[in-house]
Amino acid sequence: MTSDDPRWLDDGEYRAWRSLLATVALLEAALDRQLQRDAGMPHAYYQVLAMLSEVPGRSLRMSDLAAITQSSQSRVSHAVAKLEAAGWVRRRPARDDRRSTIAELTAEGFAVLESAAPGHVACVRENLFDGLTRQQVDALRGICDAALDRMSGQPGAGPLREAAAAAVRAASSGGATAGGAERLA
Amino acid sequence: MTSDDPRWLDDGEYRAWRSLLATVALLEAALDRQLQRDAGMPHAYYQVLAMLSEVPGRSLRMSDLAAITQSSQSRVSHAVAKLEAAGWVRRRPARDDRRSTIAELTAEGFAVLESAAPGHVACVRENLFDGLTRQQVDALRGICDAALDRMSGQPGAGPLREAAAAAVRAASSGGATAGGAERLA
DNA sequence: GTAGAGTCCTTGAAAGTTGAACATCAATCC
DNA sequence: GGATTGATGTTCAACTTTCAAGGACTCTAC
Repeated sequence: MTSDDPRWLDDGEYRAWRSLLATVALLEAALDRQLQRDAGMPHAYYQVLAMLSEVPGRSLRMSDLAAITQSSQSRVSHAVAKLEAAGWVRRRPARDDRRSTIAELTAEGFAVLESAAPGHVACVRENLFDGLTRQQVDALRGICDAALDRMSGQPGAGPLREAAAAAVRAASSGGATAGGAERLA
Repeated sequence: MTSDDPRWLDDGEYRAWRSLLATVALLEAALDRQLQRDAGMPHAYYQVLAMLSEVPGRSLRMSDLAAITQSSQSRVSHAVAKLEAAGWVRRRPARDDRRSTIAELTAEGFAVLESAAPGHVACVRENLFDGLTRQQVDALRGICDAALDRMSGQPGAGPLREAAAAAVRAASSGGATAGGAERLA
């Protein structure tokens, strides 16, 4: 239970961990509040729209969408069902593999995303990046990439990073410049 | 929509943001999976138990518990109700203010926490800290603290950092060394 | 004292997530 | 071919979280 037991977190790690937990909790709360208020959707749904918007053809297989958003198939299925009901996404069977379903961003969905993006980005800036130096931004990326490398090797670690990358690659190889390579992060 | 618009994220920020989102998603998934499997509770509930365990008297007012865990009162209320049903937490009215409720960790709750902690800490280590250098751990803390400073000034930003600190201070001023100053993070 | 405003917590319903079935289709292997 | 295994999505039930409402109490200022 003391901090020199290698199994436990030492003081620096413990403080970093607590700060990280607090930061993530407040940040996600702020994002959800802003998006729910201004766009009527939670952050998770916004991410689905954003990911679709960045990909050629503005469409992805459901499972690739799950991989790219680091979420479960079940979650994406529910999310897309809701987004489809709102008219922001359309679902259609895949041509080559009849098990697959393609989710496609509608024009209306893209418009909603475009109108929501500035407020969202402002929220991210205000709550995170505006308080960081350039060095800290770079360090943050390095830290997260290191963690991602670590977690990608895990067994039941869920959707992997490579899977997401592969998904984008696969999608990109199809439509070349079908448009929509924007970044409404 | 281009990256030199000051309202948008530049390339470095965008990559850091995406890495952060992915990291947090995978990390929380891993923590929830581990704790659900080994202790039968989600990470949010574990945090409630852990916070209680670190405080003198192993008890806190509900609102302080909410502040310290960066969550809403409603959330904590539901969580404690569940934990109470499991026999891990007990609720009793506060002496000085009859609006308040004190949540107290039971012996059984502490035992569950003790048995769950090693696995949890191992999970945190494996998925995060073991992949980071000492400099990165320190940088992470600096980054999160900077973000927390920024978010604490926000209007509807929910429970603040100071509030949490004050909660611990308040709790500490009471029971001095009532025991339980462990760190089962 | 007491009216009004603010604090503290709980509750119930709605929204979102999860994990376990399940159904469908593809790929592999005799 | 036909059986087996694996991949892909959806759905159900259980669970967690959020939101809005409300009950109980305290504090302040007349």
